Amino acid sequence: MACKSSGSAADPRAFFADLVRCETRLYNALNDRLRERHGIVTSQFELLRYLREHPGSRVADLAAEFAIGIGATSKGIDRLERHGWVARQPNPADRRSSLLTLTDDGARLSDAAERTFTERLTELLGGALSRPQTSAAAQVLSLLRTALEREGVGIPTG
Amino acid sequence: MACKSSGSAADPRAFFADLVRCETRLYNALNDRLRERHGIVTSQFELLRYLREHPGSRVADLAAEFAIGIGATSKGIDRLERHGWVARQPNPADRRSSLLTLTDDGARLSDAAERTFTERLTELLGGALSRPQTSAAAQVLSLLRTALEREGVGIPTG
DNA sequence: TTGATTTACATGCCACAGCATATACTGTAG
DNA sequence: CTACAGTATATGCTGTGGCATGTAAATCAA
Repeated sequence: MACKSSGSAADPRAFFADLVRCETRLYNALNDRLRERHGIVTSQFELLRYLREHPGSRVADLAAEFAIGIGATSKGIDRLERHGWVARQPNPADRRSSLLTLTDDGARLSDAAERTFTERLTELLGGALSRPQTSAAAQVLSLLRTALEREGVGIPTG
Repeated sequence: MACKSSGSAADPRAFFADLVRCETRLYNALNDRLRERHGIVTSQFELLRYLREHPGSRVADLAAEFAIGIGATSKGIDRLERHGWVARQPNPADRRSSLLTLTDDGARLSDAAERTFTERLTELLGGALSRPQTSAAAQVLSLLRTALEREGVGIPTG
């Protein structure tokens, strides 16, 4: 019965369960705060932030980044466009696609939401984890993410 | 510029981004395999597994465990019931609620899916992380999960 | 160039979650 | 026993994602 002192026997199932549960609760809590203050949810914030940091991206770039379907991404951008936060510019190099950029309103929203997001997330994590703990987990997750992306794991069809 | 050697400056935003991206890709990949072999997706598998380990649970117990809404849970159980995998037994102590149990078919499915799930997950993690890495991350996530649950963070309304 | 294939995206249909509400039941005060 | 607040779940409406399909544009073969 060695290896049990830490209470974690590296059971992949426990790792996965905790991963999903943390993600769900953090996502829900961030949704609540962002909805209340800015009328958007976390998935929308993540799209806006990505476009802020990568102006001129295409729909497929967003889909690849977030490992969601192309269709879902297209519809998500539709909604942001309808709100006047994102604009589809014609792509001079390829008329099948559009280049996506934030409008001024979108940029302002993204900045404001970023502050809310970071503040709330810091509060949620800070209340539970020390900096070195967060750092340790972040390192491993970053590694795992890179590996999953490199191997093309878990990419939706549409 | 101390503290940067590891490439992780404990930025909560990076931690969150990696957490969500790992969860999405793992979930998608497990969905694919479970759907292909058993005709269910991961969320359904998690419900079945919980009921296997906690027979006689109520809808609210599942909702609390997975931090999803009561309504969503009720409808999820409806679907599993329609497939003949779960049965709602009248609760003798409280006629507002039902006690949920797996049918024999449901128990068989849960067992088979558990093998598929563990096998695929082990493969996905094993290809990317060493055991001590997985263990380290699991410990931190377990801690975080416990804290979030204790504080009632991220519980949907309905 | 023309026709076939592939790519990039949009759209339609279905499944599912959130939220609000309805319904049925329980417990309690009187 | 009755009225009423509270609880447990079910249900309806809406928003969103997955997947399949449609469509236009680019690319390739000859």
